[in-house]
Amino acid sequence: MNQDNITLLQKHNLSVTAARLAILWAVRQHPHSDADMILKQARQKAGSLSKQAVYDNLHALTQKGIIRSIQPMGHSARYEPNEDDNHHHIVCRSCGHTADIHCEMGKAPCLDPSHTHGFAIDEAEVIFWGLCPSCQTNPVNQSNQTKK
Amino acid sequence: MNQDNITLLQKHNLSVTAARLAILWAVRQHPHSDADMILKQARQKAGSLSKQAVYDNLHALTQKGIIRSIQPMGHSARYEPNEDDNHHHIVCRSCGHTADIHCEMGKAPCLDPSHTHGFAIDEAEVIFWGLCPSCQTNPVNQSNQTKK
DNA sequence: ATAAAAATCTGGACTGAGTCAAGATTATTT
DNA sequence: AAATAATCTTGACTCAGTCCAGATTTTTAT
Repeated sequence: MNQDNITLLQKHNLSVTAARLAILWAVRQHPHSDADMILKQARQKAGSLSKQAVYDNLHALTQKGIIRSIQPMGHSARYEPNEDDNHHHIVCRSCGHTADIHCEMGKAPCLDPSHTHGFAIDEAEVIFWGLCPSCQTNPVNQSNQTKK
Repeated sequence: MNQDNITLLQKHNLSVTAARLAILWAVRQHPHSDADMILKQARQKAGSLSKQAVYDNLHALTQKGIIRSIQPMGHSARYEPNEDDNHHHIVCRSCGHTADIHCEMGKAPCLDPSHTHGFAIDEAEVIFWGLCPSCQTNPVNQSNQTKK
């Protein structure tokens, strides 16, 4: 329901706009879609919507932890609701199709995932994110992310 | 030495060219550099070198497994020698600086990495790569990679 | 060693994802 | 209801990477 999204946005100190509701709806509708697909979907819900608004909101929602983004090598960024359930992703080398991989929590973290969706897996790519020593004390050189 | 690289290329059925030797050298010199930095480095070694040759060769070398590439969200692709030692990467959210994380093999795969280079880690991103069910039987829809 | 065939390289135009910026519109606060 | 703050629109722009066609270099066959 829409009321859920409204209170969700308010809880995070984000003003409630048609654009935001439509984008949230679109991300839930088709998880793993890219900005362009979200634009198209959300436009139908919202009537009109600019490319920029989509990017602005995807960033805002990501920053608040409401949605999550991944960017598989060679593809544009994909977005999904942030369920905080420690799942990972599997991406098809051939067509780029993306699915979720769930871990069995508590167990050794999943390089032998519990359900592969029929994919033939050949590589597990792991990237850790954080702050390097110099940026911990002096996070000046912001080149991305937390831009505003 | 150069002879090593020459035989390495021959072993993989790649013709030995000045461009390739210079690019290999550059990747070894500064692992985790992007195409543009490799272009600049390799140009110094090779005299002249086109952007396209860099991309062509980075792809060829990657395909043969001689080098490896990663593409952290929001950054251009980075290249490194493929040492086949099952290491992963850590990327600074603030400045993009990238370092290697080595696993202790045989142990539960490393979401608690052995040496963090002083990074403050806040997320482990895992992407599995492979072929989806439909592309296993019919890998027609090549949108990337093995383009030629 | 040499010619023919195959692979690679060059340069320049182009694509597509994403960003910038300034003015207009919409939400929120008072 | 007015003032302020946040968001949205439009359009130009950047940057990584690709496409293409002709020129050059490397390899293979003689």
